[in-house]
Order: sequence, then structure tokens, then C-alpha cells
Amino acid sequence: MAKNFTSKSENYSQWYNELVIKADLAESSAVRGCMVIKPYGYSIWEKMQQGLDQMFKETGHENAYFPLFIPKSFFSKEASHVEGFAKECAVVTHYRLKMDENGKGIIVDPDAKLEEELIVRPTSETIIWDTYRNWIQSYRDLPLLINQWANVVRWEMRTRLFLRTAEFLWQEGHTAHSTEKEALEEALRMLDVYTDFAENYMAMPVLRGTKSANERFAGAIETFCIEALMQDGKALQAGTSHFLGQNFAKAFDVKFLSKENKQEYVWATSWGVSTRLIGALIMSHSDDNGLVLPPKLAPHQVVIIPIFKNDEDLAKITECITPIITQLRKLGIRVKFDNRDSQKPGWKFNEYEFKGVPVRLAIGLRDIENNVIEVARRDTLSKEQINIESVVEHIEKLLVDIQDNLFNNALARRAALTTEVNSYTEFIEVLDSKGGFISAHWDGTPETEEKIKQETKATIRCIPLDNNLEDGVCIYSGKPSIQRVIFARSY
RNA sequence: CGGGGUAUAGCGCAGUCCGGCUAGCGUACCUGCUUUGGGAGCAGGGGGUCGUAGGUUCGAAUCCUGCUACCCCGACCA
Repeated sequence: MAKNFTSKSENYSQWYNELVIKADLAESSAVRGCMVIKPYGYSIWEKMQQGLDQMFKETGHENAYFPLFIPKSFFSKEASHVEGFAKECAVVTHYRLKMDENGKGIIVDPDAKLEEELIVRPTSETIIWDTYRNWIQSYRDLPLLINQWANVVRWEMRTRLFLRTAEFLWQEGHTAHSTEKEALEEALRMLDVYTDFAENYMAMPVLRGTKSANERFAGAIETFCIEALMQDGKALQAGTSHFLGQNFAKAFDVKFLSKENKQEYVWATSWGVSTRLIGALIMSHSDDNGLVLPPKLAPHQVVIIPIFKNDEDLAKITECITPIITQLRKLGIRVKFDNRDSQKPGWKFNEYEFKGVPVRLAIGLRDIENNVIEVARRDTLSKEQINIESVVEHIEKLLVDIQDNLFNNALARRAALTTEVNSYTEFIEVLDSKGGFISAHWDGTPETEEKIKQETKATIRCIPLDNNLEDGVCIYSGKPSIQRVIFARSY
């Protein structure tokens, strides 16, 4: 339940919830741990979908759709995979309700018990690989590059709007290849796509790397990830791309006949990002005045607020602004002209600030006389008067500028919150004082990582891909280390 | 699942300890007039089975019991 708006310095969780609720993005549903995504929140997701989907298509992928329900037996095939998900699955056991004879209302009909339980997908690897077995016969059927936009359910113990809900929306790509090399390349290609999207659409810098064995996806040989840093110094895993080796091919018996006429198991990848990205976007840029959206993802990039006293004034303003709206739309800029007389200008200013609209124009009779329009930008909250003749050109540049500025600010913030440490004492001190990414030597063992996690709640977020090899000693065990890795407390 | 908190009008809350008049405040909503360049002012008005089920009582938002949901912190995870 929403409280009064508070500064993020006091309570980041509360600040975050306020943003989500007051900017009209989402709310908790009546179903435990699920969320209702409101139209404005969903339109941000749609923009994300559009951007990602285009990138997927450009890299040769196609969309398909697989069932929501997965027979329980499918889960017994890949052992480590089921271990990773079994604890948090919603299970369908019956298929009918009935009226209770003792007047207790609607009850589950005990006679309608399913022969085999159905699992509401926590991810679709199993059912997709079961399907792929029939789709793949020959090397000519490969590579198989498929993406699915879907909802999945994970019965998490603790939930949080957008960041970890019981049901969430995502895309999951599942590909099959004839060689290990090609599959590995695919996993890395999709990591590039995610990086591109995070940095150039969301204006959110990300670290690219591999996960340590402890953090690796259940059933994967290697998990690549992009890690973002939120304003409060906590890390957020923004996307993952997995190299699955032949684990799923073997578990689901997916073989192909090679050019050499030999039966071989296919090589696989999977990759996904979810509505968690909305949470990441909110926490990357927003301030105490509300949401701050990067132009590329903002449902409305420009909002125009006429200042008028009567219908006559509005008619004059409309006449003046209409050609500008037309020109902006021709450039593909998403413009909203809020000419409602049911709300006052001041109210609208605050409203669109809350919703994070990148550029706001205000125009009244006074401006028309002076041949100017007031242009306000959301990222810096600054305003200036621009000549009507040059306003379209100005806005076009301004949108690019805001997009860049948001990225650069986030990048600078991340740099300020990234620290190299060389001892465990220093590690703990930095973790508790400012948080953020901490670059430190690690001996490479899961045991050390686990102990650090238990003692400090910090985990290895990733081993950066372009890491410089550097001899050193593990901050925890003192054993030799060949490189620094990135630690952080995370969401 | 462990610890803490909350549930009263669309939203935010008071009232609950110590039971008692018609359940109140802010905001939002409706009507009218004045307003309109940073969340307008005045006047009038509508909206509540007090989360739910049961109990105690002449009488329950208030006391007792069960249940449910949500929020925060932890373990788990995208």
C-alpha cells in the first residue's frame, strides 16, 4: 500500500514503490505476488518489445509460441534444470470445480484429479526441446533460431513489483545449432543484442560477463549476463544468455544427421529478458519528481500543454501548434497534445513529470505574440524559449541529447560507485558505506564465493568478458588469483 | 517459510488501548461561480455492509478466536 512520497535517501524501496504507483505503471494484484500492469506501464513494455523484437529479427530469429502447461514428467529429464526450478513451481492438479453438496460454495472436484500434473511454465526449455526433437532431423534444419514472447510463473517466496513477481512477462529465445562454436557465438551475439538494447534504448550502462558456477542457470554450461547498477548502489541482473552445450539435446534426445551422415546431438542456447527491465529503467534514471524515461522508450516523447483561458484562445493555439505537431509526427516523434480543459496547466506539468515524458512544450497567447514556445526537458528540469520556426529541429536534437545525457549520467554514476579493493576489510567497508560494484581478486572457488555471500550478502555479479588478466591474491582466502571479478549486493 | 507491520470512501489516514450520539479528516469525485504561465479559491453535494468468518455484549470499527490479503526485513531467485 502506498505511503506518502519520500526521498530515496530515506527508503529506496518506498521511493521505488511510490514511483511505480504514482506514475501509474502497476499495482499489486489480488493474487499473491502477481502484479497488474497498468496501461501506461504496459506501453513502456510494448516499446521495449518493439525494440528487442526488431533486433531479434535482424539477427535472424523468428517468433513462435509454446504451451503454458508442461507435463510434470518433462521436468524429470534434465536433472540440474529441475533442481533449479522445482522449488518454485505452480502445479495444476485438477481440471474442474463443482458446487459443494454441503453448501460450502465452489470447491475443487476431487473426481477431477489429473492423471499427470501440469506445471505452469517457470521457463520453457523442457517443452520446447521436446518439440524440437521432431523439428530437427538433418543439418539442413539447423540452426533453429526461435524466440517466444510469453508469461511465466515462478512461485517466489518474496516478490517485488517488476523486479520479482510470481508471474512475469518476458521473451525467451531457444536456439539449436550443429556445432559448439556456432552455439557459443549465438549466446554471445544475443548478449550483444541485450547490451545494445540496455545501453542505446534504456540508456543504462551494463557490465557484460559470465556468471560464476554458483550463479549459473540451471542446466547451462556457461551463463553470460548483463549487470546494471541502480542508483542506490545495488546491482540488478538485467538479462542472461546461456550456452547450454548438449545437455538439453541429450535429455530430450534431439539429434540430427550431419553432412558426414552421422547422428549428432545439437548444441543449444537460451536467452531472456523480462518485465524486470521496467524496474531497471525506473531505478536507473528516476528522481524525486517521478519517472525519467529515455526518449527511445517513452510512450510520449513530447507533450504539448496549451495555456488558455477560453475556447477562442485554445483555437488560436491549436492553429499555431498543429503544423508543428504534423512535422514532429512526420519525423516519427511521438507527440501528445493535451488540450483538455478539465485540468489546469500546473496540474499537467506535474502529471507529465511524474510520467517521465522527456520533452514538454508549453504555449500560450503570450508566446504566440513573441513567436516562441517554452521547451522543458525532463532530465535536467530546465526550460528555455525557442523560436517557433526552429522548434521542430530543436526538439529532434533535444531528444537525442536527452537520450545521451541519461546514458552519460548513469555511466558517471556507475563509475563513481565502482571501487577496486585489495583486502577483505576494505571490501566490507566499501560494501557497507557506498555499495556499488566492487572489483576484487577471487580464488575462483565456489566455496569462497559462498562464504563471502553468507558473511556480506554480496555475490559475484559477473566475471567481465573483456577482463584484464592480473595476478593477485584472493581477498578472502589469500590464495592466488588470476583476475578481478565484480562483487555487489543485488536485487 | 521465519521476524515485524498493516487492513476504515478511488487514494492517503485518524478513531481501536479505555465498546455507546448520524464513523471522521485530507485528497480525489459531482454542481455552481470566480479562476487558468508550476498540482486554484469559495459555497454546496454524493460516496463506507470499518478485510473476512464466527464469538462476547443491551450495544462492536473498537474486546476475543479463526482465516485471508498486502507491505517491510531475511533465506530463494530474472
